[in-house]
Amino acid sequence: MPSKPSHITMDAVYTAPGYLFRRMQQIAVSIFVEECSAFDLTPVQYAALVAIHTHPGIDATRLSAVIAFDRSTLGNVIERLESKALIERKPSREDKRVKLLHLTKSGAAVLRDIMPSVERAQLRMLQPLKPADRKTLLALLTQLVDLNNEASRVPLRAEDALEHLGKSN
Amino acid sequence: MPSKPSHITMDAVYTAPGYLFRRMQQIAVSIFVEECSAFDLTPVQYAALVAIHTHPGIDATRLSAVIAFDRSTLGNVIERLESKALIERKPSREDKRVKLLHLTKSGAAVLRDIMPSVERAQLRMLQPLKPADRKTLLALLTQLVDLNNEASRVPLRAEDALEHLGKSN
DNA sequence: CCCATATTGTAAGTATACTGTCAATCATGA
DNA sequence: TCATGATTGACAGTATACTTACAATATGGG
Repeated sequence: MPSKPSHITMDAVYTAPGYLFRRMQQIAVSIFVEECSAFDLTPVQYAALVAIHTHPGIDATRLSAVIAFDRSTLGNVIERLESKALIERKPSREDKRVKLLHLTKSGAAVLRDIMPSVERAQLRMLQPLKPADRKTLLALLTQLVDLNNEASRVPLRAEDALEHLGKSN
Repeated sequence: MPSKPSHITMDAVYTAPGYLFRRMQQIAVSIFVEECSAFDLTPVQYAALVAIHTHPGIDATRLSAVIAFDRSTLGNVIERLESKALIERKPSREDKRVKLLHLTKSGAAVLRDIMPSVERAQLRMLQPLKPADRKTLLALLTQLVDLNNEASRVPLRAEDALEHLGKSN
């Protein structure tokens, strides 16, 4: 319970949940990029591809709610995916502000082919733990992320994804 | 066990450890920044301050090993801390390549004053879980980060911090 | 119908987080 | 000692991740 700098040790950092989350995120990205190096896709780009595949014709704002990425961040991600010809952006006829997102044939192919590598990466992240501990960690993390949803600047709004279906294209 | 895009659902993202780690990291940063807004310090800058306080006269390369931040990233962090007059950079007399890092009086004061806010932030991150679950999660995370240390691009090398003491200043 | 308000995409600015590369410097072995 | 290789800090380039601001467009109430 250090309260003066004179008493601070590195444990004040090493044992802090925030530090462990940051460290684990670094490690997870590193493993993902390594396993998926053949596809030149980052974790964020992969998640965006999955969401666009699952919700064809979604717009950028709704996409940001579905994967909980910041709208501004997502703009750049979409640009890169478009420049790699993995997705297409078409203006909506109903709302001139909106651009609808679709996978290209190439994008769908990449998504199909990358899956085994992604699975391998996800397994590797938890590999060092005993199987029972992996389940425990995942369960607690899922619970914590869900309960802390509103604490983040960009809360996950999975249900937002369905709205564009009602209004159709 | 989806292997074709046609079978992919958003759960392929939501239940992946990598996604949960990213999400939790987003949330943790958000909570930290909110609790510590009065001090205008990011989590990374806080960790650097603690490490420089704990290892006065450390150089940037060793600092990067002690907090597991990339050397290039750390260069910018150090610049910002210096421009806020929280740390000082002095050339070493023994090795003309090296610049030694020290807290300023102002830096030490900020570090002392921010501690309660940091503690609050760390508590808030785990708040939604039952106390027993918090302990379990922290224990598993600590274990996993440690066992995956070498998988990250910038492994933690806590012991590196001691080297500069032997060679003194 | 028109005005206030909200939404959408975009852009600029800051801060991590990594990849390279480079020059200056240091340390070592032949 | 001197040439080789390693280390240090700096820089450029890419990719998240956030902030605020803004113009174009939509929507709703009066």
